[in-house]
Amino acid sequence: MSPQPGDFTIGEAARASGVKVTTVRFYESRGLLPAPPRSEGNRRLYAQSHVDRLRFIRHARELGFALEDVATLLSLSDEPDQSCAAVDAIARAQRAEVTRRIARLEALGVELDRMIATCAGGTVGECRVIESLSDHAHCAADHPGPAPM
Amino acid sequence: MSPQPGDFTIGEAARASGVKVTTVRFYESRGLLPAPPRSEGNRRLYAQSHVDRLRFIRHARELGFALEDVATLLSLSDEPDQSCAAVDAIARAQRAEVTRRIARLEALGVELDRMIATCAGGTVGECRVIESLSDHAHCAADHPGPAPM
DNA sequence: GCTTGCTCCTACAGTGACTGTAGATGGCAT
DNA sequence: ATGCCATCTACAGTCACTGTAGGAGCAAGC
Repeated sequence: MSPQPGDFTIGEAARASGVKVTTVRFYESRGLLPAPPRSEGNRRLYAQSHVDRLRFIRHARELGFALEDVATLLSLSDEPDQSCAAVDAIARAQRAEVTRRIARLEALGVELDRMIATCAGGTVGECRVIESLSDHAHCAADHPGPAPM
Repeated sequence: MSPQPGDFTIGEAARASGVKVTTVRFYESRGLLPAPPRSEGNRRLYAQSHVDRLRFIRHARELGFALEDVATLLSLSDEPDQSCAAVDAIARAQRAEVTRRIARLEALGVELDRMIATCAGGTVGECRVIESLSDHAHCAADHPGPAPM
């Protein structure tokens, strides 16, 4: 297959979509982007549809969707006659996750502010920041720790 | 070294600190927790000071500090005569990071809400969620993507 | 034709902070 | 002695990439 007008090299597709070259290849390896035809010199030759798909992926990732969710959204968008209930459910789950993370971060912010406010600028020995990290009572570890994003 | 009253097995230290057994070993491998003496049967024998240190690490992690920051905070807390300016700086940087993440997540929340609100419940073909993921104009990719936590 | 310099290729290792697994011991209760 | 859980080591897997090594393609300048 020889290059046609309208084909993109991987670099061009990357620029046009805002996804890095290495990440484009990574998405192909993950099955999110179909393997495109190649030039005689073995270069990937992308069509506009690939660029559109990359843009879709990039935007979904910016919204914090996991690659697995992105894959589901892509396969749903490939079947336009299905009900969009599944799409809606994924979006709502993501919204709920964002809400949870904001609440968590705001609680952290409050605690950090308290720690910082009580620091009088002396030595580490009398530092409230260190102290409040040390002293904290053991409350059941129901936070499984930092979540992505 | 034979077990003494006040020594903890790794499982006990884990329960007492709220850190998982595997994670305790992981922290040792990362140099955050000193390697404890062993029993005749090669089991780790922790003292109260180890448990305190684990609690410190857990609390700092819950506040979103990276392990590298935790290591720094620990080494600072081991030298109580130093100025606590470095401690304060780490805490303030963490506070700033939390603020940035909240702002980012709130922007995502707004966009997700817009997407969800316009979904009329029809087919994927007419779904606004998919559409808004597809349509989005290419604005400079200045968000390097999801950050930890 | 030759060189320079960029883009592109594959394949694999590294990131952070763990989690999970396999297979071998330790040690206590029944 | 038998079962069973806790513990041991060592290593692979997670997520979403990023970085590196070692080549090859390709256009432009000389």
